[in-house]
Amino acid sequence: MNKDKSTEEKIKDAARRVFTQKGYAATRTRDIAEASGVNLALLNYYFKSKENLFDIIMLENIREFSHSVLAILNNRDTSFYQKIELLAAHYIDKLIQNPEIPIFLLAEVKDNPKKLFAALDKRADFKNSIFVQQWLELKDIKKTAALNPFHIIMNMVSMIIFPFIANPMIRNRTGMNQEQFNNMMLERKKLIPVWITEMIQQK
Amino acid sequence: MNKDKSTEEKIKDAARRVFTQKGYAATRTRDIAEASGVNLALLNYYFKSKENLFDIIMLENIREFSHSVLAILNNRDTSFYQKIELLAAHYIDKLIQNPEIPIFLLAEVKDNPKKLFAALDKRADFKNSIFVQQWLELKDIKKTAALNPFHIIMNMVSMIIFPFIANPMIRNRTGMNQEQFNNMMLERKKLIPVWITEMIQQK
DNA sequence: GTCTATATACGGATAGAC
DNA sequence: GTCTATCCGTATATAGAC
Repeated sequence: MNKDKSTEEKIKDAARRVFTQKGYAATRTRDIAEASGVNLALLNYYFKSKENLFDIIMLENIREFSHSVLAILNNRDTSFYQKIELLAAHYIDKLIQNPEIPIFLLAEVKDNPKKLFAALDKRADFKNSIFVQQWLELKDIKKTAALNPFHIIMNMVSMIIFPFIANPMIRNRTGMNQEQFNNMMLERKKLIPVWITEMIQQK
Repeated sequence: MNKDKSTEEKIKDAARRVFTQKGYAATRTRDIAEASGVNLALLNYYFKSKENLFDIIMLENIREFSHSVLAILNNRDTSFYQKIELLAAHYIDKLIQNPEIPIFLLAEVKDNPKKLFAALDKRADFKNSIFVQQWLELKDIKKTAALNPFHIIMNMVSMIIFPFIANPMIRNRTGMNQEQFNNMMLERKKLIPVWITEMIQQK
């Protein structure tokens, strides 16, 4: 399986894992070489430098992330409320598989936002998404400051992603094990859309 | 002002700033020496090693954090709903002052949760807090799964902290500047308690 | 306690053989 | 394309003078 991958792919796969786990600064090119089973010199042969390899990985991460949000936010075939359910379900499932992505991504983006976002799809601007369009067409929304759709998106994203970022601290404080944590997140797959819906509906 | 601080304090202050901003691995002891205006050799004289200095800083960070939550959660003189308002207001104000703390703390904790939490106050267990006690005494709570107070705390903490962690990404995607971001968070000081209250109240 | 100078190790990168 | 050997800058840590 891994055997017939090109050397270049093997390096990228290992780099993705190691960078994600340890962050850029703490990762040694030697770690990546070992993890990929490839000779150290080949990293520079294929990718020129550690930084360049990192940039490639990060760009893919960000593109993939952005792309999958857009696919949901800009789907004309789903309703506003369906989108909320889809976002919660999709991301929680994804994050249970790859729990280290958010903290890695956000920590590294902090150091160099410009470089990393430079190549990002302009359409990723959520203000022009179908989701926001549908929001504006909704009849049952509140007439309070909470009406700002930005807050609602912010709340949803926060409630989905933050627990994964705080996972080690949560587990330490509550004594949960990883399985219990995941079950808690699966519970939230159903709860978050309910909470969000309550926030926006007129009463 | 800074002049009459002891050399040891000057180093710690600078270390706190530099570590918080760059993370452990990316921080060079030279950076701390420069930032504190202290000779490089003195770092090892006072703190033995970079790692030891880091551990001291982190422990203080975690203790301080834990202590300030507890002070609110375990106050007998405030009601349940007041605590929610106090938590939101207190943390948002604090995070506007020190926006880099959460991502730094969570990123580093991830690498070594055991060491860092070892010395933490056992009472920090929120399950035994007055806050949860007051929750259980509430009459107007929902009879749904959302009743689990853990989810409610999780939501509140998420909605407060996550925006700061995602700040660079949010600003990049929305075009907000830092002042607009802070105003948005000040808005949330009032909104979050409202949202949380709605989540838990029987309808 | 504070400094200069330096030992020592590590990590990224490359030269050059195969 | 892949390997071994190595260069070289950099970073932590310490020795030793003041």
